[in-house]
Parts: sequence; structure tokens; C-alpha cells
Amino acid sequence: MQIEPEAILPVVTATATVRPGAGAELRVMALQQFAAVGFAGTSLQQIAASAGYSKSSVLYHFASKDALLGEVLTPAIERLEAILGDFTSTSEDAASRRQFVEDFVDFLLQYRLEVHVLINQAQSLKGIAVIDRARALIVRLGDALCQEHATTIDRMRFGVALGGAAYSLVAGLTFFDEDITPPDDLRPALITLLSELLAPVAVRTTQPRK
Amino acid sequence: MQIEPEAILPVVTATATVRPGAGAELRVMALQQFAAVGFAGTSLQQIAASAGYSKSSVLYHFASKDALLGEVLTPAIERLEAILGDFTSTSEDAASRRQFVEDFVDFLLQYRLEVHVLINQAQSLKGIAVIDRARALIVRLGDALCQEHATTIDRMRFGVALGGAAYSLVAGLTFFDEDITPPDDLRPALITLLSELLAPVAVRTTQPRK
DNA sequence: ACTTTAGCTGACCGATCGGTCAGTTCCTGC
DNA sequence: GCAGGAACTGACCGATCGGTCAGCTAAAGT
Repeated sequence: MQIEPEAILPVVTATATVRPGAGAELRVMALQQFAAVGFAGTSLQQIAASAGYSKSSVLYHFASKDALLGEVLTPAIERLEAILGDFTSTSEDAASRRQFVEDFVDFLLQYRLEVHVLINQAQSLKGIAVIDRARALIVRLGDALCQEHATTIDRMRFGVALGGAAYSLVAGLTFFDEDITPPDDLRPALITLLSELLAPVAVRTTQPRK
Repeated sequence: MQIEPEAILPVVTATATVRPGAGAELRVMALQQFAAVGFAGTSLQQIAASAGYSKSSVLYHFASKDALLGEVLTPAIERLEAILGDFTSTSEDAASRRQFVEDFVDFLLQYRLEVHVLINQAQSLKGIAVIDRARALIVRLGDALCQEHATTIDRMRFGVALGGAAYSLVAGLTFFDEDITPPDDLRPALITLLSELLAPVAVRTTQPRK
């Protein structure tokens, strides 16, 4: 549900119905399952069945379950790496920080499920290449935002912003019926919240609020 | 690791070494595994082995894997129910809200792993009695804090506070080496952060900061 | 027309899953 | 001494896991 139909329905060409790339379909279904019930809780059978293929077909397109996870998560990781690269290559001022928050929010909105998987399952998937890469990236992200003078509350601001955003975008609809999120208000609200949380962290012009 | 040794080491009595309750040991180990690799990713064999028992012994003490999960999570749920009960039974003013935030932070610190499991795996464990109970409780918690006039950003403040706190207390040590958290600074820092996040939600006297 | 090749599948593999059951051990009450 | 029960275990069950492999089909190249 709530995936763009283009990615899941067959595309009718002039001659016959042709799949828009079985690999892409499988990636979409796999991502949904990984986010919903976890990597360990998802079987290749379920992924195959939800896309209308056989388990063998999944393993034809992807070398292994781990490789499938890798291909599913890589686009998000590369996007985040690009955002972080942009941010660290600019001088640290209010404008670049605002730009970063906007980029980051857009990233969160575009790759909600991937982020959810990375945030919530990274520790249990240690050893898988793509996961270790993401972990290193998030550490770099924390360093870039918190720099070396990280107080406990500053580090925690970063953690709360990261985990909170990931949670409220996906796991939140666990508790409140279906989807609470009005997608239009969501982006500005997220930007406001993350700005509040991250603003004091690295600027150092912070007096401990109150 | 990082569990109180009293709960895991044998207690030497006058006559011989006696286990301080195999059930308690198993609950502790099960909770750690559930939080670390997920409910689906944890096998009864692993739980048994980590506690020095056989798989059969786990199923002797607990009727099923689901029942074990229930017994592991119930204390945390009951504590949160008590906190919410206290909060809703008082008049809604700044003092009772401050009391609630403090209680809630202490709850988070005491039941980190349970909260982490509930927050991150509730959706994948739908149908298990204890999980459904927790879901209903969290919805009630959201209602109590957000009341009926919930704007998008207000609801999101609640979600970010909940998910962010749960994440930064447990999953955070996924990315930063071992445990970053200095336990003394942690409580006041969490109280400050949650007060910031939750304060504007229901008080409505908020002017958009900045 | 024949070959090649990509896409896909069912049958099968060893391992492991949650769970059952018969039995062993050991402590306690009588 | 003995019966009874609690704690615990190994053997076993059907199901499912991730993964391999030989073979099927249909389109494309020649």
C-alpha cells in the first residue's frame, strides 16, 4: 500500500504487458517488508510472493538476502553522503546550516523507509557491508554537527533529532490509525523541529536555554 | 553486558550455588536479545544459551516465545500506565506537567530496553496481546499530552520526543562506540529536552520560538 | 531454422525455527 | 524409605529458513 502504482503495476506496452523491471519491483516490496517487520523477520518467500514472483526469482536478481538489503539501502546512503559532503565543504554559518536542515528533511521525506531501517536495525545487522557504511556515515554526520565540544545534551539533541524524526515519519503510524501525516504540513513542521533541536548544538553561541 | 551482576550471577547460599530464579535470568537475557536483534531475529536457542540453559528449559518457564515477550514487557507497561494515570488524574497545570516529564524520564531510564522494543517493533508484533496493550497505552499518552487541538507540529513534537528519547537511549550506542552516555548528566539533559519538546504542545501559550 | 541468452521456476539441500514429550535429577514432606 | 513435584534436558516433530541447481520458456541474434 501507499507506494506509487507506477512502480508496482505492470506497464502495458503496444504488444503485451511488460514488467517495469522485476528488480525494481522486488526492491520496493523488500524495503516495505524490511521496514515493517524487520530484516530478520522478512523471508525471501514473503518478498517474492508480495511481488508476484517465486523465491528463486528473487535470488536470480540478487545474489543473496544481504545483497538485496544492500541494493535497497544504497541510494539513500549515497544521497545522505552527498548532503553531508555539501555541508562540510561550505563554511559553517547560519545559512549553510539552514540549507543542510532543509536538505536533510527532504532526504528524510524521500527515503523514510530506508532511514527507518537504518536507524532501527543497524545494530542488529552489523557486519553487512552497506550497514557498516551507513554507520560510519552517521558517525561522520554527528561529528559534523556536534564538533568536538559536545556536551551530553548537545549529543543528545542530535540523537533525539535523528531518532525522533525517523520514528515519527514511519513508526508513528504504528500507533495512530494508519497515516496521521498531512504531507503538506509535514515538511515545514519537520524543518522547524529539527532547526530547534540542532540549532544550539554547534553554533556554540548557545547559552544553556533557561 | 552492562546488566546488574546480581541478576545474572549465581547467588552462593550456605549450602550451594543457587540460581536467583531461572525465569528472571531468562527474562533479562531475552530482553537484551529482543532489543539488540529484534524479536523475530532472536531464537529461543540463543536466549537459552546466553543464560546457560537449554531451549526446553525456556519453554518450561514460559508457555511460548510470545508469552516470554509478554512477561518481559509487562512491568514497563504497568509502570507507564501508572504514570499516565497519575498525570490524567491531576489538574492540567505547569507543576503536574513538570512532574509528568520527570516521571516519564525516570521511566525511560529504568526501562530503556523495554521502551526500545516497544517503540521499534510494535508494528511488526501486532496481534501479540502485550503489544496491543502497549499500543493502546501510547495512543492514550498522546491524547493526554496533545488533547484535541493537535496541529501537525504538535503531534510531531510528541512523536519526536518519544521516538527520539527511545532512540538516543539505546540505538544511539549503535553508532557511537559502546556507550556515550554519562549516566549522571543524562537525566537532567533528558528532562530539559523533553520539556522543550513537550512544553508547547498542550499549553498553547506558545509563541513560535524565534 | 538454429543458437544463444535472459528471466524465471520447482525440486531439493542442510540448517534452524518454535514447540512437544518422555524422561532424569534432585529436593521436600511424610 | 519413599512418594511427589519442580526444574531441567535430549530427542524429536513439522515447518520454514536462505540458498543451489537443472531445466523451462520466450525473445533476440545470426
